[in-house]
Amino acid sequence: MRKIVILYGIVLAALTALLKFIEYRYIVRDLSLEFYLGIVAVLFASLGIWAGLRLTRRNIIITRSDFKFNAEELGRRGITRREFEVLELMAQGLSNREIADKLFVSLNTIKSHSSKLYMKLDARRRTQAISRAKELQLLP
Amino acid sequence: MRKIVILYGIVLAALTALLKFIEYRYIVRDLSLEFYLGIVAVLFASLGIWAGLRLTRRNIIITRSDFKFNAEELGRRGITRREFEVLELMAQGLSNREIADKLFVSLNTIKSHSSKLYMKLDARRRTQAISRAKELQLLP
DNA sequence: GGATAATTCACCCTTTTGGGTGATGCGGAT
DNA sequence: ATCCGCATCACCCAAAAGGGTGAATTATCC
Repeated sequence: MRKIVILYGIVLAALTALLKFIEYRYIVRDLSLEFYLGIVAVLFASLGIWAGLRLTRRNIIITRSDFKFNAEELGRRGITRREFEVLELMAQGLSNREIADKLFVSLNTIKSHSSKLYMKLDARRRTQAISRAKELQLLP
Repeated sequence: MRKIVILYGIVLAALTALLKFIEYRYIVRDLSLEFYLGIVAVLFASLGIWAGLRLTRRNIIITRSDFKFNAEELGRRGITRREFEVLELMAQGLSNREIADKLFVSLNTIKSHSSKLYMKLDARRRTQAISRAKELQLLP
């Protein structure tokens, strides 16, 4: 986040310098205020969108009428984003191999995630982890 | 998305007008270029971040009424009483060994049941069988 | 009573999962 | 500047699950 702010500052400074340069170099003093504002607006809006996308990292919430996602439980158990992703795919009936292919990582990575998941969910098997997750309102 | 673009345009216009107004109303002509740029930058960066957040927040609402056991599907697929019993225990996260002990039969028997279950549910894994059974309203 | 379906079990072999340990690189936080 | 958490991956080994075939005992239905 700090990096993003710094980046903003640098871009702002660079842009200002660039505009000043153009202004004095070519003696084009009739560049309107709207022109500057437009450029800056577009630039920073783009940057903002980019930053927004970066900050959120896909929060796809699947809601069902009778299902209320329990985010606190997730935090309490220290289940990470990636682990939860794996959990969701496991619940859909995918094998570790399939999950690995879907997430573009190795089989070992998925095994690592699932092992940690079992510990955090007090489960010894994937089916147990899934039913546990449902009990805890982590999955519909 | 189109709405957002239009909103941007409106905000940009409003902002420009506001600045012009300030400029002429209070005759504060020494407002520097940097000042304008800074305001616009901050505003549009915020807007961009907000838009970014908007765009990513996808709420997939799957409305599903409460569980209504689908007995016909059971019959259609030719799933027997015992097989269904095994299916229920599998969904609860029990291992084949545990199911066998619970039903006082051998491990091989459970494996036999589960194999037939997978065929009847078009599944290749127990997790897949469980999620399939839920889809077919055979399990809550 | 005989056909049919369900339940039970065995054996063999392959694939998948799970457990443990350790290592690396990245990014955030103090 | 450094430490910690997260994500990544490897290797080994053991347990569990799955696939195929075959077969013996019950139920159950006409």
